[in-house]
Amino acid sequence: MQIEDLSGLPDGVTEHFVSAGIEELYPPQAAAVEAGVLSGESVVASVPTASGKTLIAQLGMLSAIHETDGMALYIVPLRALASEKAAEFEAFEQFGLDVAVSTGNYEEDGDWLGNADVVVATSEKVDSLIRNGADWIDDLACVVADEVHLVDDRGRGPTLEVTLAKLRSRVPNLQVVALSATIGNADEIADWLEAELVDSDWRPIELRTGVHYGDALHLDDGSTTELPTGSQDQTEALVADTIAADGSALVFVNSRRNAEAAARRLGEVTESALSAADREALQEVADEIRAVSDTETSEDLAAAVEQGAAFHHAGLARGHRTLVEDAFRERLIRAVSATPTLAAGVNTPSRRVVVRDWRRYDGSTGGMAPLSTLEVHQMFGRAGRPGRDPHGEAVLLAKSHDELEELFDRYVYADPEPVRSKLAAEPALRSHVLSTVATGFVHSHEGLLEFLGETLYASQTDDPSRLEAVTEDVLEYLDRNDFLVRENGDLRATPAGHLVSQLYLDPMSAAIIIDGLRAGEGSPSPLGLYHLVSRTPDMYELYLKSGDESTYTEIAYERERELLGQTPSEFAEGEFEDWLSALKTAKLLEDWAEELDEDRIAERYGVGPGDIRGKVETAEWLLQAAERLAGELEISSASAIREARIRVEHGIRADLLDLVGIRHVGRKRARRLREAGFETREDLRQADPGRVLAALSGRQKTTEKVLASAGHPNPDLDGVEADEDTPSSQHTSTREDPPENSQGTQANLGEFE
DNA sequence: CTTCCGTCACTTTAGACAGCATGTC
DNA sequence: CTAAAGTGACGGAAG
Repeated sequence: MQIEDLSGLPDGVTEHFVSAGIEELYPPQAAAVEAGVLSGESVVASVPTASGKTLIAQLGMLSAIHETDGMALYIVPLRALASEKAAEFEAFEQFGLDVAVSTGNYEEDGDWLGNADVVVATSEKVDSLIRNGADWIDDLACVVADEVHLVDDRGRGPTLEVTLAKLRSRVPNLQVVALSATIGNADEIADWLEAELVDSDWRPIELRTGVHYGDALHLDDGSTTELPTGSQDQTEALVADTIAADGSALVFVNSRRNAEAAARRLGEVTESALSAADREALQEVADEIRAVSDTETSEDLAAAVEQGAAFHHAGLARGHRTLVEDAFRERLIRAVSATPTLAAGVNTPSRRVVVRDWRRYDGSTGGMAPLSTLEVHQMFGRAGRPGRDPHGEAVLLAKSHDELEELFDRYVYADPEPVRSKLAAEPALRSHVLSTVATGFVHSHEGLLEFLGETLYASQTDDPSRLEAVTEDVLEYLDRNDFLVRENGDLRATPAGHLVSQLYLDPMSAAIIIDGLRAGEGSPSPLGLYHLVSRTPDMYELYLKSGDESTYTEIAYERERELLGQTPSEFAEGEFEDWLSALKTAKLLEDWAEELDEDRIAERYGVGPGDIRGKVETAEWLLQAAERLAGELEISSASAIREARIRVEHGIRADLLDLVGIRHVGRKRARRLREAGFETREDLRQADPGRVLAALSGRQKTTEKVLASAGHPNPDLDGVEADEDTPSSQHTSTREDPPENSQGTQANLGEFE
């Protein structure tokens, strides 16, 4: 099918695709057109990665906008993918269509979403927008759900599922385009969404899969290629072989530590293939990596990159990840060892994919559990970039003949497991039942069950009583915590319930926060508040290492008065352990708010820079929510919460609170200004510009901006010289260990390891 | 005396969404 | 109920 033959698209679109080199539709795309994507028909496309799914979505969105003058919504599973997709849709702007991105940490500049034609957002953000009454939802003509197989995910799947159900029930005749990896039961998804199914395993570039064992590579087509390991291990041999053929390699491993260790060894393999120009470019990337953070992780990564290799995992800061992804896509970095972050994230095709570890530690089963077939296939899907590689190759590693056979059976020849809804899990339902009632989507028990009947879960189960029973438990929980009132089958959210729904909190988190705030009413300490939000299910737990238990038990007793609520008994195994784990997180946050260096924190808690940023971000969000809850429930801790929040947000001690409120002043500049004797915004307003200039190490532009933001009557620096008596920056910078705490709470931080 | 290598016991274990209001060095 | 790679301490052999 030729792209020029398509109709129902805005003027110029087909020409645009043709000039972008797309003339003929790929078979799955043609099948989607035949199924009716261009005429408003809902479609589920279950096709391999990189086989043109995005175009199917684009055709659906563009034709829907053209025909109905409505809007399109593209739901992505990760924030990082939101910007990637938006960039792909940027070309639509020449057809007069506005594309906007909306995620938790990023909002398109000023233009309110309702004015856009295409909105790209995460499923949580869409859910949140619905909860907060975004009325443009009613103007939707088409919604795209990318990676819809993620409804199977225990944590986040139900959000996607409920969001799709709500959108469909709210907007009549909404066209749904659901994109999925190849899965066993795409037909069930299609039935649920009342959509046509396009199921295909066609790929634009051939994918060969297989297993390496001994000195040979066995492929799925039955062929066997000699690939001796010699003095190298299997991974190194496979990577060296790819690099010799001018390709790139992506190695999936099962832990961060393994990823880092593997990168160190891969560096020895990649280094020999580098040209002088490569070296120079890599050196630049390495410098940028070092500039992102000065932790050990950052240094190790930079060192690997200098040799043409890298590792990739969630302990990396965002900047690290982007740098690695970009350089790998450009094939400047030739080999990357990664945890599954890279399998699900942004597009990073590689000629060869090596799945080194196919088992992963799983606490719930008490040992190593095999990866799911779907997961391994997602990794496989990263192999081969059309136009660059002759074909993609995905390889598992076997250490014995038995393992060779098992891997073929389990992953090479096997179909992925069917996708199953996880909606009946109580934590997911807690949140969604409350929001469904709070937004007025349903008003009664009966209406709620009817709505839940519209979900994938309902369409997959033979036993509706299970969902009803869990719903009952959840309603009881919400009622008991005063988020919701039940009266003769009618359901109504309380003001607190409305707020919890709007703040996007797990109701259990809200309940914990409310209890804690009530127990510590007045002026709770920052540590107390950090501990409180860290106890919440919305905060990911830090792992307790050997020795941590005694360390934090001691701290728990030393600072018991600060912790909000009753410390659980030491004999209540799990509960006490959770308490300690939350305390560990709280201490990390406190250290950050005491201006401890990032690398000291990383070392002390055994985490990477990405983990620190993540914890801080979550704490910031939860404290903001806590402040709103305190206001709603008239608990008098709002100002203490606010202070604790601003301190983690900026990573500052209490004496910088005022300074950091000035635009262009963050943790570092505030500290410099403070060292130079400025304590408040008012001090700066009346300051001698020369002294401010000296404090900011002579940076003219910065100083002018800072003075202007502070409201200085004459921020112009013409003819002003830096004052020589004012301490300059080298005296300041962040400290190794903080001096005594200004609030008098004890802080002998250097003493535990 | 230092360096290198092998052994062995011990330790540790993936990921990442949301609010709100604008901007670090 | 289940594993396995990496790490670091230790000791013996080589330099």
